[in-house]
Amino acid sequence: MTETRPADSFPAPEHDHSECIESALAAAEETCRRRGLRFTPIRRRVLELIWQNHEPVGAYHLLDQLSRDGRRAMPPTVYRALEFLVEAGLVHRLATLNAFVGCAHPDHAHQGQFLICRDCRRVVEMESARVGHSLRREAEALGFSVEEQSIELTGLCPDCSQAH
Amino acid sequence: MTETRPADSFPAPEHDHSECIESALAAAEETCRRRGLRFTPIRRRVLELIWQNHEPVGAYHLLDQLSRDGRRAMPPTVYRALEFLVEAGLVHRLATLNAFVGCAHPDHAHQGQFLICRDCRRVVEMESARVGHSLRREAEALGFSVEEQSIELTGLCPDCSQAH
DNA sequence: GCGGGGACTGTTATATTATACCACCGCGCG
DNA sequence: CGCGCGGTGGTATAATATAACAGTCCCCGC
Repeated sequence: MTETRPADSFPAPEHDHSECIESALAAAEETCRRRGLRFTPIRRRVLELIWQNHEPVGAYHLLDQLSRDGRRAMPPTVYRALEFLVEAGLVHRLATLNAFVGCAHPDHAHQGQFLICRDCRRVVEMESARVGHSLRREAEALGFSVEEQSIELTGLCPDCSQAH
Repeated sequence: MTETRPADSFPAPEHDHSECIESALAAAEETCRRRGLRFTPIRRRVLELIWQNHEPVGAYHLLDQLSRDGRRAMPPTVYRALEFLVEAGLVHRLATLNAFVGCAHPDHAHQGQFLICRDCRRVVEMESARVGHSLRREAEALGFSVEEQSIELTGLCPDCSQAH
């Protein structure tokens, strides 16, 4: 059994978030360049909006913000950008929230496990090899071949847990 | 580490499904009686419709079928019944499909792991203690306290896998 | 240059899923 | 009786997502 990768933990409340945004954009730029994908202004802007914080964002919220840019954006515009970003592994969709969150490890293919705080709504992405392997092994024992996985845990993050 | 419970596997294509329906209804009756919950005609009928097969059903599909009963059902009627059934542990909601499936083990509280065939759409509920524990342990290592979990694997069931 | 094709975006319309809110009813109980 | 509460009926609307088609831009081959 491989070891769990060093997982991110919940970011300190007052960390320098502009750095998160910048590094996410830079990583996206790099990923797209390497893979010959087009990181157009809309896609870039949507990714930037998603990274405004560590909370998941709904498509229509993004739409509002795009409109505030002056752009008269319609739903398909946002959904197309989101589809691209998800395909490219730059963003994850959280099925339990119908919302999107920036990917913490865009450098390699993966489908992580998400910890969602029901209080402050922040999300952290774990990537436990142990969990992934157990699941796959048990599914295969039933003859099932796994293609996609969606694992989302809801609860309280350390900070909110402490604040009761 | 506790052992995985004996998991259900995918039902044979031609099993006697009326038996599934009947046993699900009987178990529901019993569960509600024991816990002082009201298993009203609408709730019973919705559960029966959900058990028509082993595929997840959308709320509006249930609504159509209720209407065909002669009942002029409106969305809140169905959603209220579904809310009750989910709370009572008789039905699970699949977040990745926005759909509902009968619970295979209504006798005890649990949140399982779902295997969803993307071809025939059948669903099987695993209940792996190993996976549950690993997840919880790794989340807690990050200071996160888990309250709900949603684990859904999409892929091919044995039958569809064989049929390529 | 210029024409064809593909990827991206704009726009309209609509589908799908879910909830807010208020009225009514039946029933147990003080 | 009158009250409250859980369940249901019904209207309206919110929130999420996609279909379908037209226009634009740019690369690329000729």
